[in-house]
Amino acid sequence: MAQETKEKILVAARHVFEQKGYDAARTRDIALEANVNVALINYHFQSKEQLFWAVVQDFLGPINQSLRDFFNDEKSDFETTLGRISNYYTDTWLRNYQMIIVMLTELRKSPEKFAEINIRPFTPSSAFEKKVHEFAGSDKVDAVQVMSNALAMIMGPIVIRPLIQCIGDMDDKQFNYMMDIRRKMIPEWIANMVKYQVDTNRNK
Amino acid sequence: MAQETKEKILVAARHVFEQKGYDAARTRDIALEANVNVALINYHFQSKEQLFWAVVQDFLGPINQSLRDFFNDEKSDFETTLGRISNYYTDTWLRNYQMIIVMLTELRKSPEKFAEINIRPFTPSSAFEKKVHEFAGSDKVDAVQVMSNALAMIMGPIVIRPLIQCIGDMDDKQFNYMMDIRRKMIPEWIANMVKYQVDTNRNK
DNA sequence: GTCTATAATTCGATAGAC
DNA sequence: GTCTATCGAATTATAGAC
Repeated sequence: MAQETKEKILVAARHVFEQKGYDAARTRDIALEANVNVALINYHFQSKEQLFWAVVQDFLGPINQSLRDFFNDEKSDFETTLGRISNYYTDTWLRNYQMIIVMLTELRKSPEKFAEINIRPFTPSSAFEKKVHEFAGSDKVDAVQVMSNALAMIMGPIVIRPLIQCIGDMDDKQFNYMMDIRRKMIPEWIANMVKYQVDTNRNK
Repeated sequence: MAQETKEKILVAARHVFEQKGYDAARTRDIALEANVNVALINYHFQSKEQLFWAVVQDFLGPINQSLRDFFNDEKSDFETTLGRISNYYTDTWLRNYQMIIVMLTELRKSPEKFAEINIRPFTPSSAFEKKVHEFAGSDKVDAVQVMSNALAMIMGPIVIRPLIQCIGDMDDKQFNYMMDIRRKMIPEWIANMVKYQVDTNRNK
């Protein structure tokens, strides 16, 4: 049952890391929740650290793939693509917002890990970049900047969720309602920025 | 030298917490950096946990006060206020982005701490709320929603900075340039949302 | 592959002298 | 207030039997 054990550890590890963060997470808790012996964690993953990055990679894999799909989609027009991105990422990050903050914390401490987990979804000269230039009527608008902006607008409130909910005195229902508004508005906001050719070229 | 010692511990603690996060931070490292004896940390702050929240409170104090000032400012018009908020918070959070992520991590784990550190800057029926309603020509636009949106747009890219820089392949200079663009654009984006009366009332 | 037992280390906190 | 010395607990990782 080797494969099954490895999978059980991964699932439990993710849960414990989400709740406690990397440093406060205990391998014993992970083993307990996975219903396996503690020693099996080191047997299958060598160390707590490698287990953590395995969890991150497991988590980012599908997200990374979807991002590539959006970029390489030749058929849809610019606004449709924006709508899909907004919908997909609002849902995904909202559902996994515990994981985001833990991941960002560790990436901040070990930026070199990015290379290892292979998250570099934006490929220059992609279909997305062509759409941006076409929609703007100019190739001076930086597609990377547009993408960064979209991600920031989608993820921003999710990541600072505790602050937002405190300042705005929102319960979860109200927060979700706000995110629903944003999900619909963000494509319009982005499209407007591009249309009015806000010069966002970052190579200045 | 009691007061001086306490201050030295606070400064060192903030630095170590920023670098390591709460759980990985070691009281011994803090004492070493503050150049005081380890036992003095417990003497002055009782515990590592209380020391941490003292650091957070120290950090949020001036920010919280500024937020109140913006809200209670009767003189400036809506767009001027938006501009000031954008400038102030972009600078502040950019300069302290290490602290944000650490703070958000712990607040996520202990949301009840919000009450203790007294961060509840938004007071209903403030001058800011009146300005929003006046500018929108309606009191259906939710001022809290507007404020949340502004904060999310400002803080979003800062908090997910490692992701943005990786995806966009930006160095620090390019990232700062992007933030400078945003600092100028965010007031316009917010004003447009309010002007077109995007119905963002959260009590639905 | 899975287990027990334990090594080796390190942590936060405190007792008690000064 | 500040120090030394140390306690007690808890951690990751591994050696070795099965």
